[in-house]
Amino acid sequence: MATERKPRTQLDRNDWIEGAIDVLAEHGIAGLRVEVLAKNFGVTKGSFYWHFKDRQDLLDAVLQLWKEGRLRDIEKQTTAPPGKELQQIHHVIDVYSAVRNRKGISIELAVRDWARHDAKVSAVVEEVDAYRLACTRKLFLAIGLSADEAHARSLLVFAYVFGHSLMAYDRNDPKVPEFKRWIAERIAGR
Amino acid sequence: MATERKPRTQLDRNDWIEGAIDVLAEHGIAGLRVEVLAKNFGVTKGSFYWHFKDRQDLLDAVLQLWKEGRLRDIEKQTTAPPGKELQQIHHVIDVYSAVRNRKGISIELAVRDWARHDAKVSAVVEEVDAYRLACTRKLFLAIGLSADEAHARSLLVFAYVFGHSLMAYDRNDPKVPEFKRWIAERIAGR
DNA sequence: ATTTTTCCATACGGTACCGTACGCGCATTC
DNA sequence: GAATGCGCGTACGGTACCGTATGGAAAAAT
Repeated sequence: MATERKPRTQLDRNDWIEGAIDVLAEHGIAGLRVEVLAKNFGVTKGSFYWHFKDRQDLLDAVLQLWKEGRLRDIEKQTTAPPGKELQQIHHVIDVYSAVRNRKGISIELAVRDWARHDAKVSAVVEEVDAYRLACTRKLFLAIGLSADEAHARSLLVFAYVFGHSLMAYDRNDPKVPEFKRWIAERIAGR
Repeated sequence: MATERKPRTQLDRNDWIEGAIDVLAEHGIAGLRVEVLAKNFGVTKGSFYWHFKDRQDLLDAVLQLWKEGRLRDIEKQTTAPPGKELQQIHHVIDVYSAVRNRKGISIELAVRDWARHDAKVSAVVEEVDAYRLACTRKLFLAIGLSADEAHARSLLVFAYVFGHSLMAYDRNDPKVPEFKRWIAERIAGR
């Protein structure tokens, strides 16, 4: 239902992993069960255990794919032509806290919750965060800030965007865009 | 092990709820199972089902207790004598993002993750957040900011503190306190 | 000193999973 | 066109839960 797919004649390992990420986004790591996932695909777990050694094998693959995707994405989101760095920072803030990015945010939160109960996942999240911070620092440095200030601002950028997706407030308030602009200016401005 | 308690002769409803919150903080809502909880207390679930109708009954009670505690806490953390409001804002930022508050942060994150899969929980979190924002807004208004700016800054305060607890960065960096001070100043200053 | 109530243990049936063993159709290869 | 391996179905045993039924000991009430 939730993750309908074209009735492919065959399923490969990658199909399973991508389907798993969908389930992860919707139901969290605890809801990611092989029998449930198989039912989503319209097959039995007999198929699953042909492609994967066990559930952990799938989880490892999911984590690996997530990590690679995040590293590639942050690389893309933080490359800016000289002179456009400040603009790019605003773009990063906007993208990561955007409402239209619902699924991406769900995955992000699900992985972070997963990390709280699994050291291996926690290490990967730490690695991804470190890279995100490093990339963002470069942008702040490029617009002429000191190393310390670039460091602090990068922390604030991601603490804000992740925290924002955690907050439950009135998203229908017509002034929300205005608030977001004010905050972004406060984080990146001057 | 994790939640050892004095071998009380009797357990009442409240003991179960508080024990449940401990388990919730450590293992999340998915790990909050009645048989596990009973084992933590050194009793069987026969006891549990005397005090509670079913698992949902416990979850409802946990949510209720959490809500009341949070409302009381934010009330306490945002009352300041006239002239001390700015100082109080810094105190709020400090308290909610503090390392020493590990358990409180764990509960906060666990409840928020819980809310992502349960509308009833989501509504309560929304209510608590609204109250937190309202209380913090008062502080910003008291130091002479406009209504809109007080609104935006309150959002930034909580987005930051919750996002901060979600970030995985080098917490051993000796400069972290300096960064946190810089960020707090950026959020509340001027 | 009974009776009643309180609190918990034991035992059970049911469900939703995990992982394995094995079988079977189908496409590819020879 | 027989043999081989791939992709999946079926069936099973095992575990960890949930919730119920029932009994029993100890405390409280009478």
